[in-house]
Amino acid sequence: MLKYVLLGFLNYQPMSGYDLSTWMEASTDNFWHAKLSQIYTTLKKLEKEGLVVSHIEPQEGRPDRRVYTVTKAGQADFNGWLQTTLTEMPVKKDELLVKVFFGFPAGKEIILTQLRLQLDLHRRKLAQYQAETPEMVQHIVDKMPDIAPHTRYWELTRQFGEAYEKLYVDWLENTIAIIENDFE
Amino acid sequence: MLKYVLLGFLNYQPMSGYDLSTWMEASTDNFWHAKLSQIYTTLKKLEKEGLVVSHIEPQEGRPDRRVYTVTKAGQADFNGWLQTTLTEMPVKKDELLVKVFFGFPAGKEIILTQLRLQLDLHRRKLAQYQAETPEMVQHIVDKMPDIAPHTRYWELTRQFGEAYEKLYVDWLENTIAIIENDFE
DNA sequence: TCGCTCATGTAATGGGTTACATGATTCA
DNA sequence: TGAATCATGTAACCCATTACATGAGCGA
Repeated sequence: MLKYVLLGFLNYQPMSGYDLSTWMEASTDNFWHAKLSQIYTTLKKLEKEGLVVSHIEPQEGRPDRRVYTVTKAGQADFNGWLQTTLTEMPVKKDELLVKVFFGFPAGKEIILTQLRLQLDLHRRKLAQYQAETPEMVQHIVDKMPDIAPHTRYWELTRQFGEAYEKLYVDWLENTIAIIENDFE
Repeated sequence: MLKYVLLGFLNYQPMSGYDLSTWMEASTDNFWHAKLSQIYTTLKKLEKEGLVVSHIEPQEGRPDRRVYTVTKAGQADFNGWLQTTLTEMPVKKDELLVKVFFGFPAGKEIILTQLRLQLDLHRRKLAQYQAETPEMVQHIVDKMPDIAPHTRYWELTRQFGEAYEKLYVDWLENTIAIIENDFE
């Protein structure tokens, strides 16, 4: 699956593994994340499969860059994936919910501590979706006007992220109140 | 992490890998899922670490069961984990959002097809949280009254799931409307 | 001078899925 | 008769993280 994120970005323009990592951090990180090491190994695999090709771009005073370009086979593969309907729902894994689920024997204070810390984290994340993400998009469009038509689709995913964090904050606030007032 | 889900259930009462799988499917599946094969290998590992012990329970007309019991070391480990504050947020991975993000070159109809199918799936899931989950809890409590005090904590996680699916359905409905009306 | 950014990669390990293998009982 | 439930496990594989290794330039 990381495969398609990489091909998607390379459709915008040829770039290096490092570039792909910074793009991901700035945009898809909230719904698809990968470490640099995985990006490098995946690109190598994609090249072996003929979906991308690479060439070295020498630089002065900095390490050389290996720049990847999508091939026609890569574009066809990507388009095929986009059209394949997704019949499964996203798999959620949330350690906090596991702690809450098994929280009874531990007693309310231990669970409240966990919940309050997460509330702080999710409030920051919400602020990030509301302020930083739109700024970053503006910044990208200023530099690369060709990208502009894509941003309406990006915005839809940002809205999801914002709504999700709002929900998480609300649930945490409610849950904390319920445990504080109603649980022994 | 699956480790702690298994220890958490075994704290309720000794049971087999198969039992653990059915418990998970009925309760934690929405925020922590595991296949049977992984449950079996994890239990084996936990036994090697001394956190659980097992014995064979012969049965007539059915395969024998290997029943696991938590040790004191296992209980201590579990309690330690519950108290360790979680400083990270859950990692989301959502293929649908990747498709939306990169959806522009594909054109609106392809993305709309994806969104409509997911809307159907998430509506069913929402109904499940609202109807089936409370029923199952009632069923468990009827059979094992000792479990009752835990169910208030379970209910908090069910509320999260319900709110999450509501949000997902709302976002899908809005997003479909936006694309249908405003996108070319 | 210390840490950050730029830049690429490999190796070991861990977490998780898929496929394989077995076999009796029960219900439609 | 065929599928589902009960019941356990192993082996191969894939995806992902952590740790390791290298090294120049730049700003505080």
